[in-house]
Amino acid sequence: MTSTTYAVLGLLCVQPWSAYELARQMARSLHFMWPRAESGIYREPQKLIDLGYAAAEEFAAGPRRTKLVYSATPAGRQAFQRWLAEPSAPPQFESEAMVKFFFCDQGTLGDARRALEELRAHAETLIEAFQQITQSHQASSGPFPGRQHIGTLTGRFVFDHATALARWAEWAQQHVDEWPGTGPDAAPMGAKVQHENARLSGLATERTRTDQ
Amino acid sequence: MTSTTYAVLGLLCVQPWSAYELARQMARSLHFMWPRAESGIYREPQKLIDLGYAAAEEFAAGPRRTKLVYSATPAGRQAFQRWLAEPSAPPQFESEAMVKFFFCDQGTLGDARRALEELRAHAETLIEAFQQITQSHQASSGPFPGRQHIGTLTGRFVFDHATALARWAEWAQQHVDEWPGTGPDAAPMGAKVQHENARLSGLATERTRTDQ
DNA sequence: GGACACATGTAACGGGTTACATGATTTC
DNA sequence: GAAATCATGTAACCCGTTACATGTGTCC
Repeated sequence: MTSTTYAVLGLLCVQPWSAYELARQMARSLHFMWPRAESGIYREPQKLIDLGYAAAEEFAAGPRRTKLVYSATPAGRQAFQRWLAEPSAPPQFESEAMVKFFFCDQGTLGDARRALEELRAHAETLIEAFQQITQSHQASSGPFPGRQHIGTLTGRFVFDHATALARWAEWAQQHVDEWPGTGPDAAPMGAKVQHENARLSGLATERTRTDQ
Repeated sequence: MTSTTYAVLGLLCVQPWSAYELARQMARSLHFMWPRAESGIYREPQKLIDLGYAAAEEFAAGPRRTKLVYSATPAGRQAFQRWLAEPSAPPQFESEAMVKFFFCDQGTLGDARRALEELRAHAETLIEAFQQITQSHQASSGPFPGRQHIGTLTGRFVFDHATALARWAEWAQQHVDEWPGTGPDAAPMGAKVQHENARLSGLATERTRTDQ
């Protein structure tokens, strides 16, 4: 049982879904906190059935094709509730563009700007996804009215996270615009931000006062 | 060549390192934007050598053990610069605790609170890591004075990201504290936040004005 | 001189991705 | 009726992880 399997089981605890619907739903909602390729989702329900955590019902999907609709069994619901009480792994963030910016002194100012611009654009895409979903829920009150209180909070998380990303990228761009280059020549320009960081890191202000 | 391999190559473009030092440095700095297990780093330099992007020099590390110190070749630097100019994959965020909160209507109020509390604690840990590094750089001006301007900006990103996380968790906790339970009973409590979200998503204010 | 943390890897397993394949439905 | 899109998967590969193994300084 991986966390991905539990995520699918969680969806099945809400209502029955076909594999395709599960994949879509993962992409639509959980993708922002648990990004996985859609095609990989198709294998999860089978694992759940093997464990007795899900059951499948067969439906016709055209003359030559069947579709399996999965639902959680009582044992599955129990297992999922146990999982909810377990401790979680720390959150992780990964961004290729940030890595490129981290090494931008190996490249040109254009490379640095491009990395930040790309990051900003990606954040903007996230914000648009949030807007899209929020507006559709606004219109129809959403597919799961009984889960509205959760969706609004997690939705806000997506917005906050994306906004923080976009804001940082813009802020960083402003600083890069004042660099003479990407290399050590620009290092002195870091002093001001370093001072701000020291303030944010708390102790520093105390330090300088005590040191004097 | 994966992005991880390029990240290691990036470090080698800054200066030569042994595999252990590479692993430590990845954990210390890049982990916040490209989290990878330390043990996996040991295999990357070999790949770089096979490609002609790195060279190794052997040193003695005790009577019965040798240590290889890797450095980037000119070809490696060229390849890295080409990579810097390539487009990047979108950023990804993943958090088991958020998934648990997303499905919290399947569990108890305690489960929901615990998930948020855990997320907040993880964010706090991130902030402490930022403080640790900032303060050590404040004391010694850092291991790479010529890269200070970059480190301060990426450091700030870690802080911003972690702060957004912690703030959201606290905010969500306040809302959960007012829920009568995790299930549909609490759904009406989502109305206020939904309205706020609609405002954040832009169009909604126009909409209501037009509708009236 | 035993315990413990630091340093340096390797082997194996498995989760996840990319790529592919094929049927059904809609659109023009 | 051709093309494009939606729906439903499967197979294979590979990156990354967990677990292990061993050597080396250090602390008491």
